[in-house]
Amino acid sequence: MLSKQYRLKKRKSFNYIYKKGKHVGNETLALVFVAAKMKHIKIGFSVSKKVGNSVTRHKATRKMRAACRPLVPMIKENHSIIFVAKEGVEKKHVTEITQAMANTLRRAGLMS
RNA sequence: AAUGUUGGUUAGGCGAUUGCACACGAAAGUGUGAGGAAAGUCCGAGCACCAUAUGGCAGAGUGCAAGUUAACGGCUUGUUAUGGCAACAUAAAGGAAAGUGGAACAGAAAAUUACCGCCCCCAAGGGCAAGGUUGAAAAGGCGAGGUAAGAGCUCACCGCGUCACAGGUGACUGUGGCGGCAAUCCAAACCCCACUCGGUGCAAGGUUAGAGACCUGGGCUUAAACGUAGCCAGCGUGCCAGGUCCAUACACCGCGCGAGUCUAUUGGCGACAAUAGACCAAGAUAGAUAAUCGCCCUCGACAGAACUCGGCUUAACGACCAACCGUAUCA
RNA sequence: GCUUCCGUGGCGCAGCAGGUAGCGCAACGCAUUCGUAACGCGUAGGUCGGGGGUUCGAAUCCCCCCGGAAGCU
Repeated sequence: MLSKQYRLKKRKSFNYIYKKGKHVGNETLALVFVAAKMKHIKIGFSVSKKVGNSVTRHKATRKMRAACRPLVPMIKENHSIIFVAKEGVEKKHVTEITQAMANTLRRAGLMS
């Protein structure tokens, strides 16, 4: 779990990022990001109903959170990021998800 | 022994490291952390506010009896009916001589019936409903007597209705007498009868902060309009409605001590109740309970709290326990 | 969190105080035309979302599920 300062919370911000942000994706997940005024990075997770029922969705969210944790200090600041899950995420191992995240972040140019 | 019936329990376990939420703590840290269905939202309550929720109509629900409960449409024990060899299971199970309506096709006729038919008779006219056909359903059934032919017209048995007696808190049951069949089915058709129901939901509601400015239209206090119920009455407020701009809360409380959990005893066939002792056991708000690794086994289904309880319903891999039934074999 | 509505041929819809399930377009065949379209004639296609109940009989009435849509805050 991320500590509170890194979390993306408000519904408005989610909508703003979806509207204004840039998209990068691969088979596992999609990344949406936008530059922000905040000092810290803000990270949010989005898992739609396509992925499964509430148990599988919840599991997918947890795995993504766990996968995200080691990457946090490497990401450039002043950005808001959303990771969007695709189907089958909950079956994959956490290290795979971490690699996928690193891959998208690198392509987005957010790795410092 | 296998099968069956009923009821219940459980819901992978242990350890290490790294994390998350909450509580306590100065800190280090310590403790706790999803379910039997948390689900569907189908019922019933608590709690909160709305007008002290008042009267009538309309509307909705329930419908065998007694009990149980905070309450219920739930549950328990019975009654009756149906199914099963049985253990047992299932049932919205009041009223059709209050009224309205419906019963396709077929059939003479689907409700005060008469086509064929039977009988008396020259005929006219009259008597009859046994037999025939249709249909889901056709005016008690069956046998005997009786008759012109017939008919509960009479009788026995069965069914039905009703009265009395007995048993039972009661639904109802049993026995006996009497009636002589009173006019089919449908009320999960309208309806009648009995009983119950005010509305809205924690995004309720409260705290602090805020509660501002402008424009347009209507009304002028016996009014309009609004006030959370479909209509009327009654009650309350005393300006109302629409639009634009600005600010804001996604803050805090409500929110975890409760019809609470566990154990024991007592009462009751049971649902359940009473008493005593012990315990405090999730409370998030983009929303916690996870990740990685090791070992073991029967190799793990359905599935994730969002104000809280009592039920019902639905989903589902298995494992285990208890009681009972009939059958077969053995003793 | 709560409320309401809808599922009927391939598509869009009727039929719902119970009695043999229809319409338009599309499809197929015939006819017409030099050929195509339109017009005309004909044909096929439905366990009425699923399961149970009431009834002699259910698309229709009642109950429980499944899927979809809309609304309130």
